[in-house]
Amino acid sequence: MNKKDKDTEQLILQAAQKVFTEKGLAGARMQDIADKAGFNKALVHYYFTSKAKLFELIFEQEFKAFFFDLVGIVSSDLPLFEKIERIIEHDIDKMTKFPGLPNFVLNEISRNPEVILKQFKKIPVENVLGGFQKQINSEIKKGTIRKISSEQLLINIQSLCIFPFLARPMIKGLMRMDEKAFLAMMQKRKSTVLEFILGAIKA
Amino acid sequence: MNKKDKDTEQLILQAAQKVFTEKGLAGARMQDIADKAGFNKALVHYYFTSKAKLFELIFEQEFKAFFFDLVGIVSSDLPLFEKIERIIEHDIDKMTKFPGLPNFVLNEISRNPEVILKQFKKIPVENVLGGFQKQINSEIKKGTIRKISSEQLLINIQSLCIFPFLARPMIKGLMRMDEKAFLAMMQKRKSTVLEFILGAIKA
DNA sequence: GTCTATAATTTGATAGAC
DNA sequence: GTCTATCAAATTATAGAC
Repeated sequence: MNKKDKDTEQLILQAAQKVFTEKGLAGARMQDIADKAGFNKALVHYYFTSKAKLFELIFEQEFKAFFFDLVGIVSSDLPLFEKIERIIEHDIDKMTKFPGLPNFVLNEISRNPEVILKQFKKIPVENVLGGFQKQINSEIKKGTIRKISSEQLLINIQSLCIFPFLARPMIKGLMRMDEKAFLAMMQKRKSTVLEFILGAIKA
Repeated sequence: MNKKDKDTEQLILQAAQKVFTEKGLAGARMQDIADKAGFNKALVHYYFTSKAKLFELIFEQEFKAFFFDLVGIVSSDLPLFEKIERIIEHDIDKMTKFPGLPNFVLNEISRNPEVILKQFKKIPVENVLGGFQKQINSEIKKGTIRKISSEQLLINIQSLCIFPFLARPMIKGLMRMDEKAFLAMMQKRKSTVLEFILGAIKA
């Protein structure tokens, strides 16, 4: 594979990423992907055979982007409060950088469960959750925080960080914000959410 | 319009509600709607003219279902903590009853903003938020809760209640839950979330 | 490797019989 | 009001030239 190939393949992948995350599997058009990449439909098929195959590649990539760093942070040996802060920062920064990411991943999982379940098996959930639970239990024992499960705490952190991005057009519409104001609010929310969570869990 | 008409129309609307909320606008098929209603495509067009028109009806209905009761609760004169409890109950009960609701509404708004913005104008946001903010300010003044804006508090409540339903297949996949376990967790989450929020805002 | 042209399929929509 | 049959448009996919 020479340099030209690599460029073309990458250009198509980038275009596909954009179109799929904006429109979803059902709404995406191979023509749009070809146009955005600067080539034609035939070439997209030449490189990736079918829409379904191309979608799978993109989905896997986005799914990893959604989880990879997060698992690293949760599994790290940072102190609990600092870890929570890092998760919040990670989430909000990632969603700011890839606006369509959470909607795409969650929505496509909901609507195409069959294509996707195999992705879950790549994540060592038991280890990650188990380790995090140990850390939490130790803090509970020390009396620094109230009783809570690692699952519920993680769900709460993710909820508070990710939901506003999923509801972005609604929040903007209801609260009369433009894009700039929304992003400013989300930056400020890093500390708002951290305080909120620490207030909720501290004993 | 006689009884037969009414039945047919209703059956088609019910089928459309199911198909659109499961598949979204782009993924929905008129054929599926006709099949599920027990009639044929031609009849669906006879009653509702086009896919776009039928979608608009369903979307408006779902959008109202999403907001109508919520606005009532937020605008009520319940004491703050009780109001928060009622919002949580309302959200979780509604999402339990209509599983596809939040994903459908938020996702279609993200992907078809042009069709939908007019819905927002039906909600008297300023009044609702303004009244709620007054109630919050009065509690802050009394020293019962910490400083927080009505917007952020509402976003937090909605995040904690709705996000788990949006991430349902992911949560079930990662945490090895079946549907029954998931719903049991969400019921239990009513009190978990209430405690979490009260812990976070109480002074 | 990239293009044009076209086949094959899917799907929204309509005509016309009953 | 409901159906069958069919059209027209959109869209995925392939054949074949360069």
